Amino acid sequence: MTVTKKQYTRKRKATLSDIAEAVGVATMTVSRVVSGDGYVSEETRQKVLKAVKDLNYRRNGLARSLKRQFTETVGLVLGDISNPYSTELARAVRETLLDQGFNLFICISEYGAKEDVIAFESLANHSVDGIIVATRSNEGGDLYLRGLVETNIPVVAIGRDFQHKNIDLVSPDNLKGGFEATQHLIDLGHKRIAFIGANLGSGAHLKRLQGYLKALEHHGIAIDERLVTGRSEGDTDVSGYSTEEIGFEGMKRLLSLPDPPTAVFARNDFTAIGAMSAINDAGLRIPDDIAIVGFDDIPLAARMSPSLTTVRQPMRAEGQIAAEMLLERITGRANISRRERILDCDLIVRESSGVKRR
Amino acid sequence: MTVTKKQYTRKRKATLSDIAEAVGVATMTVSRVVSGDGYVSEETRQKVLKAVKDLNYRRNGLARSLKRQFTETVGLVLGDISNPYSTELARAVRETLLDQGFNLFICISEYGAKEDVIAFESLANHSVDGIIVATRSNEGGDLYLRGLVETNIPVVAIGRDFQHKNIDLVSPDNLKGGFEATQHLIDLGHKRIAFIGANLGSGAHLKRLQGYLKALEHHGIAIDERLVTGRSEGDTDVSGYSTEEIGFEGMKRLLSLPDPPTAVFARNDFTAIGAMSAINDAGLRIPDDIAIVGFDDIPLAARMSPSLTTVRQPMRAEGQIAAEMLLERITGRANISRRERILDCDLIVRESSGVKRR
DNA sequence: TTGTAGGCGTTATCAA
DNA sequence: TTGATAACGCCTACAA
Repeated sequence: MTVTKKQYTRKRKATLSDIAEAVGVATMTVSRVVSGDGYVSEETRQKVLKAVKDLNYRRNGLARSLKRQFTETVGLVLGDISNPYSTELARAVRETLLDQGFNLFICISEYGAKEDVIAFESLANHSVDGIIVATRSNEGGDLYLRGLVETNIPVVAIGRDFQHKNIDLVSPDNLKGGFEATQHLIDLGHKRIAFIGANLGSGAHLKRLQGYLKALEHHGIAIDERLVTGRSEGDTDVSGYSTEEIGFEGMKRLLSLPDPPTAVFARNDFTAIGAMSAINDAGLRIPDDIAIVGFDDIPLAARMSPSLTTVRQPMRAEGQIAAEMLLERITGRANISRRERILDCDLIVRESSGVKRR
Repeated sequence: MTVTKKQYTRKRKATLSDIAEAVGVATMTVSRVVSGDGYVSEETRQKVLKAVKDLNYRRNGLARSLKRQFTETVGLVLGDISNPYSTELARAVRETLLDQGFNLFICISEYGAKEDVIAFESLANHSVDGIIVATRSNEGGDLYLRGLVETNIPVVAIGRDFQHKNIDLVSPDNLKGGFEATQHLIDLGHKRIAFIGANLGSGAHLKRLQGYLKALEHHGIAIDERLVTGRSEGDTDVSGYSTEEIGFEGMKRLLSLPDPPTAVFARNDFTAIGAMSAINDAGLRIPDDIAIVGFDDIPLAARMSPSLTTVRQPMRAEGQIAAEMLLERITGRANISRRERILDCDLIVRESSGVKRR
């Protein structure tokens, strides 16, 4: 499994004292030149710089950080890296950090607790100054995270259902978004509206599903549990394009019902796109036979044909705000208490939901 | 711009000697327990473990790595993180590394040399054991990379047009892929075939464009430079969904020609999708009025309607092979000389290219 | 303007 | 089975 350790050694790299020796000064003098602060005569500075170049010296960040006690680096843990939602988030986070001179390391954690822990651990190992978590909540991960926070490393969660007095939360308003998506379909005259992406039992934490249920209830539509469908085998949250499959399979299941739905609200755009495929395959038309609404507004939603009605999530804002909150925690001295920012989503009405019925 | 440094200090974390003191043993003993190697009596081991838990001790990876001289971490520099191509690559790289006990840090470098250098630098600062580069070649980045390699840090490039005696290369066969895509359109009877995604002048390095040109030449079709179109303003390679815009704008430009093309080969699938949009907007049909072929075979290519004919790039294989090559360089003692792996691509014929004309 | 001393938190090495 | 010591490469603090 693991490779044999300490097997491999590289040619030794030049260090400060190598330079110092070469030039004939103290290591501190070299350090001053390299760091660019402190007084050094122009003459020695030039000599040092020459040696630095000649010996191809690079400062050892490990030693530097060990001494200085910070790295000016932030870690971002992403779950579903294949989802444009995640990547937009990452880009926004990075831009915000870069403006403040911080670097970003992204870790992928696709399949739950074990990988979350690996990611957190490797970031902590490298002493990042803070961590932004954008994976789904899970017991093992949460536990480890709590431990980490106790050591005073700043953490901000994005869309992760997780409570801790020192962890800020940034999240889209999934509940309201789910409500509005469903209400939109109800307004169009639909009565049999399905939800694809989670099961009634296991999806308790899924705010989008709750919004769906709330909207039905609010409009006096009975909940039909056959219309709420997740992944057939088990409930494990999986990521990547598999959500597209979930949409495809879920829709097939719905279509095989004695009385299939006339409308579908999908957990996210990929799920919606998968569902659209299944509808097409069945020879049905969207939105005429079945209306469909997604969630996220990934760039391709607008490009589908028919274009996809969806709930737009402010991905960039989420990333930016999370990064800002984290930076405040990192650079601020005070013990900030938990903050929560729930961001509004917008229903983007396009072709896939169709026009009013009747 | 930059935040005030050394401003922020955290509560001091427990160290090995804190534990040692608490338990009443030497730090080495604690180190042995924590690292899990070396002989420690079960009794002291338990006492130490208890103290570790009580004090919420976490090993300082910086100090550890400084001493051990390796981090078991690899860096991956990605350009266009919004492209499923990149994310599939990343997933494959990560899986391969994880199997060998290595962690992966991903850095984004979207806009060329300056960001490349920032990414390389921050990875080098953290002393990653090796770097995989999947951004487009550029002078500044290449230069920095060369310097890095001189310090004996292993580097593997993916699809990056870059020569160095100690940098391995993994790449899809863009030339052949471009050739076959174009030949496919020629075989279907097309004579006026456009290329979207680069200009004739600036795209010299673009193998896909070269493949296109070669195919035309091979079949005795004259090259019409108006049919080769990139981004209107300048040639800067940009990333993300902007390539979709390039496709959209490029197609519009082509459609406004006195004699527009009857077929289009797009630099990648996003570009193709953008072009399809423009064609739809113009009220033309695909493939009847204009046939189109993309490159990459991102998951959505199959889901478009019409589905997109494209050249499938073996993204996962590229990632896996690159990771394996890097691990060989990291764990191997010998000086491996440059290796190059060019992977075959497959033309996936779907609806967007249509059936034979005439 | 430059240098010296010491320590950041670990682990390799040798000794007990 | 455990401990003492030195060193990884750098920077802070102070001294010259």
